[in-house]
Amino acid sequence: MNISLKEYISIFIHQTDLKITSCVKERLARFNLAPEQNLIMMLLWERDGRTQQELSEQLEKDKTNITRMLSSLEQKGFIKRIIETCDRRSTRIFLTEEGKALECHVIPLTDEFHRIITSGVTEEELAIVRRVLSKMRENVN
Amino acid sequence: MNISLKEYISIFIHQTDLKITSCVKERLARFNLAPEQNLIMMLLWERDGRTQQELSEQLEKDKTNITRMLSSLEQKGFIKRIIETCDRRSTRIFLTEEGKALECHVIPLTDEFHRIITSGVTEEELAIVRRVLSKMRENVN
DNA sequence: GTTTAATAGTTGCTATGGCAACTAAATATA
DNA sequence: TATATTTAGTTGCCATAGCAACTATTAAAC
Repeated sequence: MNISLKEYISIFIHQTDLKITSCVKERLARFNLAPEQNLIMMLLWERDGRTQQELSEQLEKDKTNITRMLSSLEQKGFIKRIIETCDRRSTRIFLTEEGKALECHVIPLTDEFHRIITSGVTEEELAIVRRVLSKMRENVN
Repeated sequence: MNISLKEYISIFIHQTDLKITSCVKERLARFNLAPEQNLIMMLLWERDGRTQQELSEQLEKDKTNITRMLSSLEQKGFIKRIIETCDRRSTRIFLTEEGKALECHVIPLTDEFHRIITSGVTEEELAIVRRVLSKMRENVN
């Protein structure tokens, strides 16, 4: 083989992502929140009443994923779907009391997690990583 | 919100991974190969007759995923499962002629893809990215 | 030698991710 | 106004990803 699997940076990035996600999942488990569900919650804690369309754009995810994650969050009792009266195609997503109550527990945890994974990494290195990953995203477009 | 979603490096890495994977998927589609299935094929092109256990370790994936990906590759006619005679618990994976024939088409494509995503990125920057991502993987363990 | 452990692989479940096709509703166009 | 198009959301399908629980087989312990 000309290039070993480990040398493909794409594979390296993918495996890193899996390891990080796995750790986040573990830490969020006690709140009954999955990692990507948590991203929706973070947007809603900032401001709820967003439409699914907005969530889809802000998280750069397919709207089908948003639908399914919201169904799960709704079933868990963290959010409510309210159909928009002036445009009955859209639904606005609101936090329940239970959903609101999670914020003060989860945010410190995600902030702490960010500190943990970046520990031993300088600001300069982090900036380079961001710049290189951005460049790669441009390259594949 | 104290930290914006985009500032979490974990989210940035995840979204980059998704974009890269999506592009790889698109390019491999004409060979009827999914991205992760292709990783198995790459190992088998290097040397076939590996057990599922070996594939699982080399790709750092859960053995259940290997089982399912191999079932798909078998159904497509790219690989064969042969039960090991001296240890009937293991199966050894061999390429079919059709599976072997893919190599000379796919390898140039993956190498080209590697060049594309790393274009405009210096060797030094790439080394830093690898080092930082390695550090992050250590940090979450 | 029989019981117990470990090992290899499979299946079920949940969570993600995206494409295609669909419904319902609103808007644009004729 | 009636038709066509666009938009918001849902469902179906397939591909990943990993945990738990299971079967079959082998190895270890007694």
